Amino acid sequence: MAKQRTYSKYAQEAAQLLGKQIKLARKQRKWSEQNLADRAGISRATLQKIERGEMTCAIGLVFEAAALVEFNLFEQDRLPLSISIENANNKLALMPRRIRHKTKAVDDDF
Amino acid sequence: MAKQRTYSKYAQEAAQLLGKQIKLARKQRKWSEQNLADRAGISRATLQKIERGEMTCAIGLVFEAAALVEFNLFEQDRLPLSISIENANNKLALMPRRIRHKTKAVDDDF
DNA sequence: CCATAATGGCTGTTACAATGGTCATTATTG
DNA sequence: CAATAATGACCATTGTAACAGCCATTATGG
Repeated sequence: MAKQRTYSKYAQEAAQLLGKQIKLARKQRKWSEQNLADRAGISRATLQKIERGEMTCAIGLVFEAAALVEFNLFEQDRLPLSISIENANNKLALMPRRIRHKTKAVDDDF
Repeated sequence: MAKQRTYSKYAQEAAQLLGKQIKLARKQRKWSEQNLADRAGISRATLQKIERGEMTCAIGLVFEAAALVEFNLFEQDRLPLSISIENANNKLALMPRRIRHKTKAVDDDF
């Protein structure tokens, strides 16, 4: 039987939305499921799960499908992703290397 | 030995970037890896893979971690995701239900 | 209208992701 | 500075994702 994991509404909706966007973009390109699956090097069954927004799909397969239909992940920053990665690296470098707990088990600091 | 799958540069960078963003947001909240892993209900090893941007992680686990640190996936549209899902549904409803191939094996129509 | 291709769903098999555990290293804080 | 917790990395085990393959249904192009 399934492991029965729970997800937040937000995470579920995000996966659903991404799947629908991929499906939409695929249809706009007039590609069949099999066609996109072949291009992505995955089975049609897996693509169907991706487009259905199932939480269990590997992120690499989902992002690959998205890339093939040229759906823009991270559209907000118009920069190439490599630049954004650099920025994230720089910010990370400025942060303490380790997070030390403040005695309390869970501290919601906001 | 590994299945040796190849990914597009874009898909890889997207996963990397998302992982780094999660790591960054986690540190900003001063949560340790174990802390966030516990909240997400996953093992620390898996969280490390997520933050490293490994392509094999389940998208549900990645999005869950992102949701917990309140990283905005799909930030571009400021609407609630449910609205965006509705929009995608509406667009999909306007499209032909099936894509019929145009005799050619691969047609790049643009 | 009809032939055919696209979609949706199911099943058993197999490769591997997620886990829990361990260990060495090293940053942090008191 | 010393004590300790966080990180990074590995390993064996186990649950399950991805696959191939199949079938039923149905939309679509001719």
